[in-house]
Amino acid sequence: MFCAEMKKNPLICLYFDRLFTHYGKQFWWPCKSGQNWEIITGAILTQNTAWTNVEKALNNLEEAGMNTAEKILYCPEEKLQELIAPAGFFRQKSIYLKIMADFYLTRDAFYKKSSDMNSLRKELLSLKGVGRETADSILLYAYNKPIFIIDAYTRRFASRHLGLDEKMPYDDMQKIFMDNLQKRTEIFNEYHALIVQLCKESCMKKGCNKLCGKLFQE
DNA sequence: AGCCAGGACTGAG
DNA sequence: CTCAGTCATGGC
Repeated sequence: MFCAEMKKNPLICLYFDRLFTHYGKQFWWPCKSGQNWEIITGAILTQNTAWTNVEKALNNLEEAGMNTAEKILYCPEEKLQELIAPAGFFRQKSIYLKIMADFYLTRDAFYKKSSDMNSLRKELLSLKGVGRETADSILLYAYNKPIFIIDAYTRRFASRHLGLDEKMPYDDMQKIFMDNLQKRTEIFNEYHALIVQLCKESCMKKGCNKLCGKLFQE
């Protein structure tokens, strides 16, 4: 009971409201085709990579007609690497995309109907190239499952404005956010997108430690 | 020029 | 489990 009270962090809800009021709806995940496979592809390509570079790679795939899991699976390795090169780490990511394509072709139909978020998460995490953040991005934005994503931006936000340890284990920080919010896909979707938007502001960049102005005053 | 970007894997200790 | 090294491109 005592611990349950201590876990309450009213700032998490408060700051969501302020961010949403300030920035408005973000319409995530950015996806030109509206296809789930494009979202999944983007989730892998954006690993430690600027989104502008991911867009170049996604455009290359689209223009080459390599915009389905089948096409990726049978695309020559060398050609695939060439198409996704702008997103960086193209040798490993080409392998990860093929592994993901195989998963998608064999398991997507089942999980589209299943409500078992935990087993989907475990299966995603078993794939080479899929860590917790990528798995949760796919769960939330491709499968509309109610899960909160922890990324570098979220850690920075949590550290500067919520008083949390930036290096805290992934699952621990995820639990804190989820315990303090309504467990709704729309909330988790919007909150993550808003944090990313916030972190594009100059005062949230890596080298700058001064707090942003009015949004986070008590 | 150098730092950073919507991470994950591997091997060492 | 924690940590450094590795992977690669493009913008600022």
